[in-house]
Amino acid sequence: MEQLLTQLRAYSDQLVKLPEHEWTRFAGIMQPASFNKGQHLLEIGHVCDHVCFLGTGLVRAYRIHDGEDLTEQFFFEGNYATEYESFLTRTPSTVGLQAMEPCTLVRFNHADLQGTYASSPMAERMGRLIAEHIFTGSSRRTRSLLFDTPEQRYLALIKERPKVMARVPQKYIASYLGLKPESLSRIRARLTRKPVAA
Amino acid sequence: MEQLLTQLRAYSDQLVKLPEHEWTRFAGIMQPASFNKGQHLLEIGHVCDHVCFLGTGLVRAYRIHDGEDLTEQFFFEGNYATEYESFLTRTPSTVGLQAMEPCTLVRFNHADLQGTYASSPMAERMGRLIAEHIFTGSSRRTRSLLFDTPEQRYLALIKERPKVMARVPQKYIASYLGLKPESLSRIRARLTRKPVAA
DNA sequence: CGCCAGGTTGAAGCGCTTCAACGTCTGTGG
DNA sequence: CCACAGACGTTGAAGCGCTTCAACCTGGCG
Repeated sequence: MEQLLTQLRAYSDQLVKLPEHEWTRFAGIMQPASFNKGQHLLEIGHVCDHVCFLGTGLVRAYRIHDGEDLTEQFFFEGNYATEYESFLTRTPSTVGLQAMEPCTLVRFNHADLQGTYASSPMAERMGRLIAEHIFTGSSRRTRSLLFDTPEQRYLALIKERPKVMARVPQKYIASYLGLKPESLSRIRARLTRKPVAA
Repeated sequence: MEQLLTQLRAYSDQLVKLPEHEWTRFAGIMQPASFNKGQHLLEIGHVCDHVCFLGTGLVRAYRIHDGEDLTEQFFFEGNYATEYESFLTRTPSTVGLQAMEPCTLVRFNHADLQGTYASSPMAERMGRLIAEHIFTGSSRRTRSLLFDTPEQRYLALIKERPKVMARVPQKYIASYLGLKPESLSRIRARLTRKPVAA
């Protein structure tokens, strides 16, 4: 828990240096939690009522589409993991959050967070910066899906998010890249035969 | 300009009811501007220094990819139009913003806006809500690109953004949907032959 | 009238998908 | 300790849809 607070403090300080009393208030609404591998942080159909900051572990966001389990995103330790859309709009999530490794984390529930926003201008700013940050991430993702080939996306993933390749089974990565597992396998085979051509 | 202020007020009030003095300050940093059809609000390679609220007109965001002009987004009157990523990160934009119709708008430049955030907690909140809002939009877009077929995306566009079909030449819509113009044409032909099957 | 951009249509090609079979590794139970 | 089931990844063959390249049509505009 000490460790976890330190991580979160480091993350937050990058965005906004909260005055000590605001940090204390912010820390006051944290709820520690932990999940075993395979457990759900959020079930599909529930309204996402928490934002989670991961101290350790790995979480995937997935949906069921035409009966298929498709992975939409991966969240690693040292980052926030949440279904932000459901959290913001207060509507049932079409996405589930599942621990792929044992996770330790702290959660902030929606009501507490809104209260903090209301009473702390710096927290409000932090919220804005986080929203802006995840927007730029989402925006890059959209761009990559529109303009890059699956092979380019795979190569970019290796370069930019090596942890994913290292810690996630391939079948989950495939749908994250917008592919079937067989296709990802073939792309990998193609690349090892002809390493860095082009 | 009266009209434009009213529109912006309506838009803003949906998010946050600014106290009168904060609204006045906010209004004070607005810079009216207008662009002819074809003119650029933002050139590729420049840092986006403004957020624009469109009173009238239509703007597209595009990029040049392998020598091809690809459209990434459309912005209509009554909404903000900007290259938010460049605006936020203060890095040169890989995207250009071009008026597709004559546009009247008000702009907020980056420094002024940061100043407003610093001095007005409600403005800060408005910034957060806007960032959250465009994130959920981007998130839905990503989802659609990952999980829907081009035909499904086209049908969704007709239903959810009919203005796009009504006012934008098809070739721009094609790249917005992640297609070549010929493919969009064929999808349309397919659908008119077999109207709403499935 | 004739040019040109935008849209449509045709034919061939390529890449991802589908369905299926096979290999490998791991964990479980005999 | 070995045997086997099951999950995961790989590989093969056939299919389909988008792309590519090209020709053609139409409507707008000088």
